[in-house]
Amino acid sequence: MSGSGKPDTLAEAQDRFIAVWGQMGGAWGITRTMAEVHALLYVTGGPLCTDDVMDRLQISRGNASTSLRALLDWGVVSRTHKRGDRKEYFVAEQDVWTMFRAIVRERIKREVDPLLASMHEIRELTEPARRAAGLAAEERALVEAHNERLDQLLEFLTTVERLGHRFVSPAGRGLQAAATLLASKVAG
Amino acid sequence: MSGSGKPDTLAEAQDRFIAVWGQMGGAWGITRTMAEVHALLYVTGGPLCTDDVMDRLQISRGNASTSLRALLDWGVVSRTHKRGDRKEYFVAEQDVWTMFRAIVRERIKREVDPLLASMHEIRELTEPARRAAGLAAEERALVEAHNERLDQLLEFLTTVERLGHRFVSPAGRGLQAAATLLASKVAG
DNA sequence: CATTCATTTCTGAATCTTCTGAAACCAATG
DNA sequence: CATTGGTTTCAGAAGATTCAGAAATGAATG
Repeated sequence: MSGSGKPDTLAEAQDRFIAVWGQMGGAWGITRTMAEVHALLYVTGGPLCTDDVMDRLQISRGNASTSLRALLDWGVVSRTHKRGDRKEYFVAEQDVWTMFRAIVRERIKREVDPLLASMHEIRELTEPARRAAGLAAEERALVEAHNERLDQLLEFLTTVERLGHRFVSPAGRGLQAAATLLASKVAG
Repeated sequence: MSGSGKPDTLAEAQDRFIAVWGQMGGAWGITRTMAEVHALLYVTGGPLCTDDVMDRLQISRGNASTSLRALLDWGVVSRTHKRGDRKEYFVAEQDVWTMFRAIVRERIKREVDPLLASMHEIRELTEPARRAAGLAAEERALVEAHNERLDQLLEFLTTVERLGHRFVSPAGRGLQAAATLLASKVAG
């Protein structure tokens, strides 16, 4: 053990947090490294520059730059500067709910919205067929069943999308409070 | 174009749905094929056997078997049999909310719970240090700040976990209704 | 209890993703 | 306007995933 021993405990806790958070990132569709960079920024709390990230995480400059940029795009990290220093520094959003809101906003934009668009397109494909004359009753029933399934899914996705927007909007804090209440032990 | 033209429209709509759903699966931590198999079962609605899946999706027997098995584990697909037929057939859960509940249940179990466990462990690492004597004020402050960050995250994750359980439980239908209402245009 | 039909497991090959290191780029500063 | 310090992009290498096909296993039937 080096030094007084205690400072190392903090570093170890940080490292383990980074590892765990990175692991989870993988299971959620973002790269492990990106999640690790985010974890590092969050858990240290302080503004870090590209070289800090490279050193601590043992990753290349290119990788660090790309990850940092992606985190900026997601809106969970922002740039800062220090007086008399040309380097850019990065800070992670420190409020968990704000961070989560940013993530939800992006995932809706990137995944739910395009999915909804495609689904509407696909749903339209069978709309003409539904009305077409000269179709065996059996075939017509098949198309109807298909349409109902897609409609059900569309309705669900629309609900998710609306709920997401509610949560993300300025009024989202109300929803957050509601969620906390709903999840609390006492309620219900 | 073969046949009357219209039946192909249905097949095409199915194929496109399968493609889109599979794509999305990739972004959510399950394999594309698994999502495609699920999409196929959902969109056709009918019981399909391993060979049906292989033929329609052009995948190997091993791959089909593995994917089907995984879907069973997730609880979004179930087995059936046909009289006088030794083959197993598979059907997808047809109710979207039930399906979604199954997914939420599994993801909590597989990702949130282990994450919470690790987080608690990590949080404990710095608890002794916090109380330890002979620590510079500055270092103590560092540890305190670290602990507060972790506590905030832990509280958030616990809320998510509780909310998830609520949603999944028998009483979850109430939450579903609440979600629908919250997401509706008129409310608020 | 042997045979047949169906399902699962396994392994190497192919594919896709992620990472590195270097070169190109950009912007302050003297 | 050259130089220095910093950031981004890119092509190829390394690594991880996913898949097909075969071999192994398991279960129903006569």
